Amino acid sequence: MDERWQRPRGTQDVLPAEAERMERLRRLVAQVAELYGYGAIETPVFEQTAVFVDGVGGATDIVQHERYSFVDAGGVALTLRPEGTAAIARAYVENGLSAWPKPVRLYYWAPMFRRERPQKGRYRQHQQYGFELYGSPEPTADAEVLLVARRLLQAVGLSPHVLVNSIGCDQCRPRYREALVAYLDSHGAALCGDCRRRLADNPLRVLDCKQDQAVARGAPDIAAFWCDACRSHQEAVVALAAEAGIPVERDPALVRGIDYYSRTVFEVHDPSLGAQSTVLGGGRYDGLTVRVGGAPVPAVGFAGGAERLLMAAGAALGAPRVPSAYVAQVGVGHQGWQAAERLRGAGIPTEVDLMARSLKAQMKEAGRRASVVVLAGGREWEDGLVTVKRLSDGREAAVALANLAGTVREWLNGVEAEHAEPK
RNA sequence: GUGGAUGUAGCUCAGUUGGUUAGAGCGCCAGGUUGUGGCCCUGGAGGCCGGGGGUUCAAGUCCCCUCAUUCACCCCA
Repeated sequence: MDERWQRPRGTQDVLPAEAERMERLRRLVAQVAELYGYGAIETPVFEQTAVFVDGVGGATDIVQHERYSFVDAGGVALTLRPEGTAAIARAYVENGLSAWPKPVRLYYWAPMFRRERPQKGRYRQHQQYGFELYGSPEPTADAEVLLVARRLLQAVGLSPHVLVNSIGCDQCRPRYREALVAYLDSHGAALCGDCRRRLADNPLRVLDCKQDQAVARGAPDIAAFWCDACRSHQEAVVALAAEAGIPVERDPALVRGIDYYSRTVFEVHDPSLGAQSTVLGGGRYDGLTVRVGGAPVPAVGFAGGAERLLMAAGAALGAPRVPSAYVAQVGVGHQGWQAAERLRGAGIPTEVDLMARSLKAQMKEAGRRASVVVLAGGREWEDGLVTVKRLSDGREAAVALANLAGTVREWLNGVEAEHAEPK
């Protein structure tokens, strides 16, 4: 195959069966959003580059190595959205949502772009859904988004196990950072190359390095450095979640690679996803609106990857076949083509032969994609009749054209009932 | 960005120590007579063997490069 016509690396063509599952997930996200009072928000696929550099953080991998950036013909620096939260914070500020009655609940479903090395569950373009809760500093807000996440995961058959941590606030995090760097410096020789680099720009990340487990285990725990406010916040979030029946576990090594987080961070993993096991992740980001030019507003939220959730969901969200009709043309003519449109007019999903195939071939086709076949044309048509046949049991009857839709609907309902019967 | 594995028909895969016209199953199309699917039988279409270069009398088989997929690192959804 000529490589010019291959899709770009890390992108996907989603064919009807999978697109149907994706659409079901999308509707499910919308239902959950509605249940908790979250309103849909849409923002542009690209933003001015500064929104992400300042919002997400200039030292993060997302902006340093993974950006799809370009300068347009007018000389404006633009970037394809790599994640949702920063762009929504920009929209929150720009549209004056800070004047809305608090809290403001928003959700989105949108494609994201990151130039990473693709592997299972990691794509250069992928769909993310996300929930953002603005205006409340209370632990109940953190806990509410956990409830939303749990509801969503349970709906696709997963039982979430939530890892949480608090990375502190502007008051207490610097003290911890200092202590951590001091500790790591003293073990500098034992650190891997990646971690030496991290030491400078994001020392907290050394904690979840896979190679330096020993060093990381001996590191000071941030819990010992939390200020009173951060401590009681974290404890309240964990208690509220546990009270709601959500299995939560504190992971002292959990730190997320985006700069805007404060206090609460959390992740949900699923072992079926392999190395890219994060099915959803989020936390609190009280300082984000300031980063994108607004007044401070407390906020919490999370985002998840649709492709990953679909993978983890396995057979759930599979598309049961909608019972439909197929009209076969008997002999020459367009009677079948006309009868089909009559059925569709009555709201019955109907296909008809467009290949001028033999009746036998049409029947075979019908067997593949429909539950009821209508034979139109020939001698019966002269008498105003068509034959209706149900494929599951071979039941067959000649009916007047005027009664066609009614009969087909009735027989299709019979099919549905059969499928619904537990065996 | 780093390392390993893998690219043969639409799909899943065979292809001997390099050797003539590259195979199977499934799927697809047609037929097994006249207006009836599934099962069965027969036939058919469909492959620059991912792409490029090299070694050789001869390359799907060996070597190099490249593209893609995949697993892991990294990072994250």
